[in-house]
Amino acid sequence: MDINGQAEGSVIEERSARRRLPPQERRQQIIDGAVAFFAEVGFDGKTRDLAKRLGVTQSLLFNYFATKDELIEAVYEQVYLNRLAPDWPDRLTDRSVPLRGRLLAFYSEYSTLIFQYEWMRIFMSSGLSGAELNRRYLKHLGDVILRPLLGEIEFAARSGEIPTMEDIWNLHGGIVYIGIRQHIYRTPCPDDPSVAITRAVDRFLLAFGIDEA
Amino acid sequence: MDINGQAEGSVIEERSARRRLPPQERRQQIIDGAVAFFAEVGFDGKTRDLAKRLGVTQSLLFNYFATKDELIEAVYEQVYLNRLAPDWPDRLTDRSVPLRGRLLAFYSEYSTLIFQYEWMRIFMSSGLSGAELNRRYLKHLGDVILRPLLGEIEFAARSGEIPTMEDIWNLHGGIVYIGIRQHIYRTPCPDDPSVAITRAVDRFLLAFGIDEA
DNA sequence: TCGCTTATTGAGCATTTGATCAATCTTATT
DNA sequence: AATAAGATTGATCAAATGCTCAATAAGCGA
Repeated sequence: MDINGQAEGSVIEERSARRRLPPQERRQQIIDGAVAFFAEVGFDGKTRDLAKRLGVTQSLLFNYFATKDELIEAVYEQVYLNRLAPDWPDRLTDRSVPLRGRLLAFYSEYSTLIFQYEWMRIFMSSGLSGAELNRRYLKHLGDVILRPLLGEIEFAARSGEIPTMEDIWNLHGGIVYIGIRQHIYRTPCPDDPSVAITRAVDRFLLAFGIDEA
Repeated sequence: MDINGQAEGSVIEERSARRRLPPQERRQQIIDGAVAFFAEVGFDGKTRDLAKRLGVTQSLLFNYFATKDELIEAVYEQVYLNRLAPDWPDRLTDRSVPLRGRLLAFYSEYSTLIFQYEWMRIFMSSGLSGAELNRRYLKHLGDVILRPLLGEIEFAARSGEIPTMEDIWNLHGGIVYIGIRQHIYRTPCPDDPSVAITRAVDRFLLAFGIDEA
């Protein structure tokens, strides 16, 4: 968001005026810049380009991160942090609320969280390069969100169809694919994915005889 | 498949025996190797590593491709070529066959075509790096497969729901996501995706009152 | 078997790139 | 205003990397 104060004192502050920041602050600034940078160009982006974008020397980066890999690790942490709200498992299994409402609320919040340029692209890049954090995230998602969701669908099901984990992944994948089209493939997409999501959820529930619409 | 003849005459042919191939053949061998190589490590893979894997000098690559980018273009062509069978549009709109059968036949063939390591990873890599070929492919897919499919669903629909293009993309995305989990994220997946696909298609048809199951 | 064409090699060039470190300059403190 | 601490820089290194080219030798025809 804020790459630099940019204007402080004089209206036109000659750029590249050496600016001294508290280490913690500078570190965070570098991480934020690195997230945006690597999201855009991939993890093979050059440290010199990142430094230039930050308005800082390349050597400065190595004062805060011993190696480029260490910086990338920090980027991972920053991006993966808090991507799964801890209260979702509870809210998804709160049977005092209709299942459809729970599902729509979850995917409404989740999609605004993940349908973002930085997340989508860094998640995909790290997945491609085999980052362990990626599989950990997906396992976690499966364990604390999708598996309980399967239980809820089973519980609410009125038709003979018994849902499977693959069915849940299919629902999830169909929704996530919107974000992939938008930020990875950069293909024309609806500005507001919520109607597509709602319809997907309703189709899914209908198949198991759950129609609260 | 065949990196080298490997055994010809003597049982143990000392490797790195200089082997002279017809240019066309060598070129194809390089392309095939490059597809596998770049699929695995991404397009920032080094030409020296690729050459080593081919059992050939790095400089040889530049006798067949002026630049690395040109080699990558050849990889694109090789991978994207014939990924969409030209008879699918016709078969998908052949109303003498039940829609469900057409859909299942299409996704059965299509999934075996695209749920492959090389395709999935190169398609995703090229998408991330903004390759034009990627968007072209998706536009083509939308135009010649998914759009006609929308027409077929509309025609067969028995419920009040009117399908939209986004609904079709959702069906498609949910299915493709299986391949993404398998080859990009390397997450546990069903060996045979056909049951998941069948169930997804059936849920979709059911939502529009099309149940021929 | 000899000779010729040309596929292939190996050495090497110019940049790029991650990483280092002593010198410099900003800023808080006195 | 003077001082000290340490954040930041600029020059630089070594390795990696895309690419070139003269030299080499594999395989075909005579």
